Amino acid sequence: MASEIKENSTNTFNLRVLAASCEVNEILEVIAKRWKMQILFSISKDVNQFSLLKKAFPAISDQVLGKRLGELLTEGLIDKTIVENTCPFQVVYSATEKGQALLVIIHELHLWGKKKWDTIS
Amino acid sequence: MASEIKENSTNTFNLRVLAASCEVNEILEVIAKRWKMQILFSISKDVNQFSLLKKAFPAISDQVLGKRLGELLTEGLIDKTIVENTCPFQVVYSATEKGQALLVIIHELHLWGKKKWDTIS
DNA sequence: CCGCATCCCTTTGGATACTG
DNA sequence: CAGTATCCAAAGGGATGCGG
Repeated sequence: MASEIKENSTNTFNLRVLAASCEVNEILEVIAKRWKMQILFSISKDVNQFSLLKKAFPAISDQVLGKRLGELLTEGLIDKTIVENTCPFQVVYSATEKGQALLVIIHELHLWGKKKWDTIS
Repeated sequence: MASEIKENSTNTFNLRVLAASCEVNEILEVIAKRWKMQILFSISKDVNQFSLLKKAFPAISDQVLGKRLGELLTEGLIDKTIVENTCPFQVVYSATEKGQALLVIIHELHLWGKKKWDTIS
């Protein structure tokens, strides 16, 4: 098992070592993916459809947006709802309780950044 | 200016757009570098020398450790002190107030992870 | 309208070797 | 002991184009 990981990549191996020694890094790797928290935040503010998100972030590409939405879904940070009786069909996302709890901490991070980076230094 | 950025890399351009639109991402890019928060945390727990950190994280390479220490220094999250009267000379790091404030939030992140990932799912 | 597959480029981290 | 320089491999994101 260990040798199998090693064969794949030392990088991957280090990730496992790290994950085992400290769960924080797992969380950081989850939330730090680019655009991810912006997307989560936007969804919580009712920018909750693929096309709306595309308009909100013109610089993000489709497949990254799709990938992030998929990650957020599998991590249980957002829910996906398909609106019936629409053609072409419509998809609406919403932040879960878990996702909203995360946003609270993200907001604290933002405050930390504002406080420590702008005023003091 | 914008065209100059564009020429360099669309990726870089997007980073600028993102940075302008939301400071949170800047912070995430700062704290999410691999090993970084572990290093900061370890330093706050008096694992505060290059060699000690190497022992604490056998899987990390020298130059990444050095790079992270440099980043933490320039960001004002840690301080560097050279111990006099030692040969070979010795370097001791310590977490700044700013760094410790960050660790508080990182700890909340950890708690969020434990609470939301383990018990519910 | 909502995405995914493919290809390519940029970024990042690791290995080895070297300096003060 | 405390790093730095160079080179290289892996991962992540973007552009284009296609499918449901």
